[in-house]
Amino acid sequence: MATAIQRRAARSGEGVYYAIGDPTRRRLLDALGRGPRHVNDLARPFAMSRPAISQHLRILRDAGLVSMRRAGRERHYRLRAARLRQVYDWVAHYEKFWTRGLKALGDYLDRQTAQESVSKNPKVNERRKR
Amino acid sequence: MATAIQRRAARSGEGVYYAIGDPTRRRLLDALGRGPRHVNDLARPFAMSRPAISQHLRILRDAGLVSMRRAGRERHYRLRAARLRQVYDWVAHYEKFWTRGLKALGDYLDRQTAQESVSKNPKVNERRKR
DNA sequence: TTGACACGTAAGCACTAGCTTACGTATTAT
DNA sequence: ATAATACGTAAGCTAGTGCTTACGTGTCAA
Repeated sequence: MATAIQRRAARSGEGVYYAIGDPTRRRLLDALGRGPRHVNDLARPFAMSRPAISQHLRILRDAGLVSMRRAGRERHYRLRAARLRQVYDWVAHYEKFWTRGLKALGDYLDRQTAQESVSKNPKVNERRKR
Repeated sequence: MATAIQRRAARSGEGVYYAIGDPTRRRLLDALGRGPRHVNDLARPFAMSRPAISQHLRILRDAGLVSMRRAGRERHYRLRAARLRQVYDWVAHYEKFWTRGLKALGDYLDRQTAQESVSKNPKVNERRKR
């Protein structure tokens, strides 16, 4: 019933985290961080069709991360970084974990036991290997 | 060919952004921010099966955001916030856009023209509505 | 006015995400 | 020993993602 685009738009709210989850969209934001750009400008560095970029831009718009202004037949996109603030605020409250040395000791203490379990489960990987 | 889990693991690298893209996983990290927890503890507040939580934890482990230590029949998860630093660094360099007032003026100047285009395209929505 | 340009959207595709249930394994309790 | 606990993984499902090509609309250029 709903189109793909509507469903994507419906994710707004959660939208910012979703939007920055994609590397292409992060690169778009980075590009816009250096000033407003129009679509062809934005699309040029990507090994991807222009419509694909349009779709990414749509998602960024829905997330409120960029705004668009029509200028003749071009559309100028501009960064709206304010929405990134919620992400900043969220990660910032973890900052203490890498700046404060307090925690670091505890971290170190079980690093040797925990080490082998960070992202590897040899038994399983072995079995899956074939 | 590859299992779902291997495919997920393969996203590592990109992994941190992907991992924090899911609200459940962010809540898990928030919970772990208040100290190590074992799985049932972590799963309790969620309206979701425990295996689902295990899968989320697996993704967090693959992203290097948490570590796990076996303690008898329980598994203790601990936050590894260091990996969040790359996210922090990325968003932090947008901080100037909402703290510096310089840009704010320019933003304001085309806010009235841009406003209508932030996340709504009435013409299209109209058409899709039926 | 006709054509080229700069887009955005639609449709359709292969793949991925996130969930569930079913099940297996290691550890503790009885 | 047997049963219960605390997990992790597998399989399978639905819905969402991200891409492509095809096409439509509005604007500028000749």
